[in-house]
Amino acid sequence: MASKTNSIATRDKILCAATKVFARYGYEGGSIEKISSAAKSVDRMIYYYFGSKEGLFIAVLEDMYGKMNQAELKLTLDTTQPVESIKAVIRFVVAYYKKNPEFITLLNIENLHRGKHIGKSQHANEFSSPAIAVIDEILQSGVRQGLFRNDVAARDIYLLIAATAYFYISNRYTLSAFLDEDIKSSAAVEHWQEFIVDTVLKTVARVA
Amino acid sequence: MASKTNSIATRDKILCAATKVFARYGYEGGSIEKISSAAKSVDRMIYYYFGSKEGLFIAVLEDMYGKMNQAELKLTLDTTQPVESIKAVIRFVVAYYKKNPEFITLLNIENLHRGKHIGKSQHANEFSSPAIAVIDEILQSGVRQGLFRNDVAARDIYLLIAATAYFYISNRYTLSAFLDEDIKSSAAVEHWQEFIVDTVLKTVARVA
DNA sequence: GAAAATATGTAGCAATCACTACATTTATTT
DNA sequence: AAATAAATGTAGTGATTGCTACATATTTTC
Repeated sequence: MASKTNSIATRDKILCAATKVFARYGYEGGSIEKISSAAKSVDRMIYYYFGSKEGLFIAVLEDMYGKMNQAELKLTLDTTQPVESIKAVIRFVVAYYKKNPEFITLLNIENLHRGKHIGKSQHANEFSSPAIAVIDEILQSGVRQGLFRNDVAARDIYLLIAATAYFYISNRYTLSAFLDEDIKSSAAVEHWQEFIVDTVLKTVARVA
Repeated sequence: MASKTNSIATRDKILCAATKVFARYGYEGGSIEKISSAAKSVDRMIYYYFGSKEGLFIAVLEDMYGKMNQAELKLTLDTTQPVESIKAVIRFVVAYYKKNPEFITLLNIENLHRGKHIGKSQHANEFSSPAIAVIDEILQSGVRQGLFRNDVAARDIYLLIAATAYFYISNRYTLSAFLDEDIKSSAAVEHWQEFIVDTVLKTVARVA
């Protein structure tokens, strides 16, 4: 039963299981045994396909970035409508983080390890997302139409959007305890999203 | 040599070492042996003072929140100057996060564990910071003076400041790789801080 | 259909893990 | 100074860790 299709399925099953287990238990907490059994495979196969635990984790990070970039590419924007475009970008980021909290958790784990693993990736150069370039295009369009100020960097707007969307999901457990309110309800998320939209638009708006 | 003063010193030494080791290696990665040797003590003493590894971690979290609240209390503001007060709050938060990256890392670790440990703390109610109340006071002062709009929640402004300051430190390793620039330089941090100031002030400003 | 390559299963190793039993030393109380 | 309590030191436990040696099964190549 070791057909080529099945073997690829095994690799994928391990990668998928590893993503969930690492995100759930961290790098040290995500044991090989937890991953292999979650993938309905055996320890041996992880070393066969990924060489080591670290190799598997790096593959998970690469896969994660790849999926993120892939999702970004599907976002089509009409940059002649800069305000709507900015709103669409924000909604995309919020929705993506909400739908893929593992993305955020894995980034936190990697930052806990001071970027040690991502630095060993040979595909690290592919990680930089096209998002900043997209935002730059939107901002330029807004400036041309006299809607946006011309002294704000796309990089800063990107960080502003990422930070606000990220933080809300990343810190949802300690925030819930801290604020003593339900952070995760659709209404709460939607309120936060609209607050981000408001803040970003006010930041890029041309000063009267 | 087991004097009372020395024994307190031992407890403190362990707590201090645990903060660093947990922040450096995570909860699972921060082994009892690493902590006890970093504290120049022995495993036995951790169980003597904190009962278990989890008890120690909870004590670390409580200590961390306590120190944060303590630092906040030292921040004196003249709320009759709402713009300057908001700036002071932002500068305080950025400076505190920059100076205490362990605070951020430990929060990330706790969120990775879904708030499991903080939920077991008996002092969890003391965690909610007075920061939101302070911001509320500033906002009200600004509204009274006709400088700020009256439809923005202090909680949202608090989250905006925390998110932007937090994210920049929390994700500094993956961001460095992602943006391919030096995130940590004083100039870069200062630029980001002034961007936060600009964004927050634009968000709270009264619409003309 | 033999040979080679790919894929999988089994069993176990050495190291590390959190934790504890037990003894001993030091400080405080009476 | 005797009794009690607080603090520390030693040596180990069983369980789990990442990983590997070795054998076997399946698929592909020639």
